[in-house]
Amino acid sequence: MTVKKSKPAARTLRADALRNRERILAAAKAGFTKNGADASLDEIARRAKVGAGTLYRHFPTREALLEAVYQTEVEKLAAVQREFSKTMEPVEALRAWMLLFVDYIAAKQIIAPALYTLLGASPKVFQSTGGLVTRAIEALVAGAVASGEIRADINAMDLLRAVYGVSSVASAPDWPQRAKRLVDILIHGSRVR
Amino acid sequence: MTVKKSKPAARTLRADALRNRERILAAAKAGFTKNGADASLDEIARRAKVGAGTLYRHFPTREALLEAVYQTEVEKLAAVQREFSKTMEPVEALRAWMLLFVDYIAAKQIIAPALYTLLGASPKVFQSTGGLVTRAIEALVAGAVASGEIRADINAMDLLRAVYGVSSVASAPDWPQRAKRLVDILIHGSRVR
DNA sequence: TCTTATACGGAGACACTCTCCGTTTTATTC
DNA sequence: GAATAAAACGGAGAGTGTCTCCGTATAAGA
Repeated sequence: MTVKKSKPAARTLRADALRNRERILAAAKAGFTKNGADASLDEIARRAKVGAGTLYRHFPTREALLEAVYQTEVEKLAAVQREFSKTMEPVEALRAWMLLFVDYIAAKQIIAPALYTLLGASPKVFQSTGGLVTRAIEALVAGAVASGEIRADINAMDLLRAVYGVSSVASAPDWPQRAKRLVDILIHGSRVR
Repeated sequence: MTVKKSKPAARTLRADALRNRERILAAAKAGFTKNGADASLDEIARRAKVGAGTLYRHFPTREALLEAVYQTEVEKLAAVQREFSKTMEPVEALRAWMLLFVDYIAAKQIIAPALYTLLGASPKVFQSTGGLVTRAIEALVAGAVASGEIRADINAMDLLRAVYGVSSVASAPDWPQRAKRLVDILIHGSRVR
């Protein structure tokens, strides 16, 4: 038997591999932005001047790629949650963060399908990037519940899914306003009677 | 120049065409139920013992087929709305119908992607079947607003989109309860302060 | 029965996903 | 600055799906 290093976990990529990874991410961002979350992966590989095999080796599934592309955006959302939780009243923090969530979707319409995946079923996806969003909204709701201002029986993710539902399917140009109004409705409806 | 009959509008289908249409619809319902809204159309044609061309002639797009398959379901929802509006208090009618909406999605999970389309952007789809759902929820909201019990600035479709957001993405087995709780939150949040 | 408008079917062009494996490039060792 | 092994690349190709085109079949009407 050969001796193995324990925990090879995050191996360092070779220089060319790293280069390609970046190029793929750039091409993917452009591709998703232009053609939505179901843009052709081969096309993205082509634009990145990389073989299809290379793309799939780096990102085995479409979700993995989508996730990598929007990881930074999602990380920002998570960071802001920590900020808000420290500096604001619980309910206001929740409201403010949800409004920000709308803005993020507005700014990057493409993030919507990605978040759809994150909010959705797949447990694997949930673990990594998705976990950040989950933890953010859950921390906010937990805080607001603890303060006694909102009902204890509300499911944090459901609030987000509701907002997402309005934002992503949205057709009319005034959807951000409508989404924000919905946030108000949700917050108000969530208050202890 | 040849003389044309004016308004050939809804031509009567030939007997075999009608037969095939029914078979396609049956196969499509089975297919969508089993494999979701992105089931293979060629596969459906095969199951219906019909050429691909025939399927596409009857239903030029996937949406058209989806719409035709769930038209009856949607019609039921519309009928119930009229019923509720006559026999119940405005706000209760709205609440009851939304709860029923959740049940419909629960019963026919496949309807979810279809409704997603109906609630979504495409104006064409909006006109036909989609219009029924739209009109139903809008009538209910209008009634409740007129009675002075809920805010005038809420968008009817948004309520539905919110519920849909929770219902469709739902992973956990308790999603119907959660969806219904959300209906309560939405109704309560929509009340005049 | 004959005619013709209507409808059918499935081969085939094109697109997309994903894998496999021979070739190339990088890092390391001497 | 070779030589060597490990790592990574690329793209052909198999599998699957979408949608169209047009020669063939069939229903409806005279």
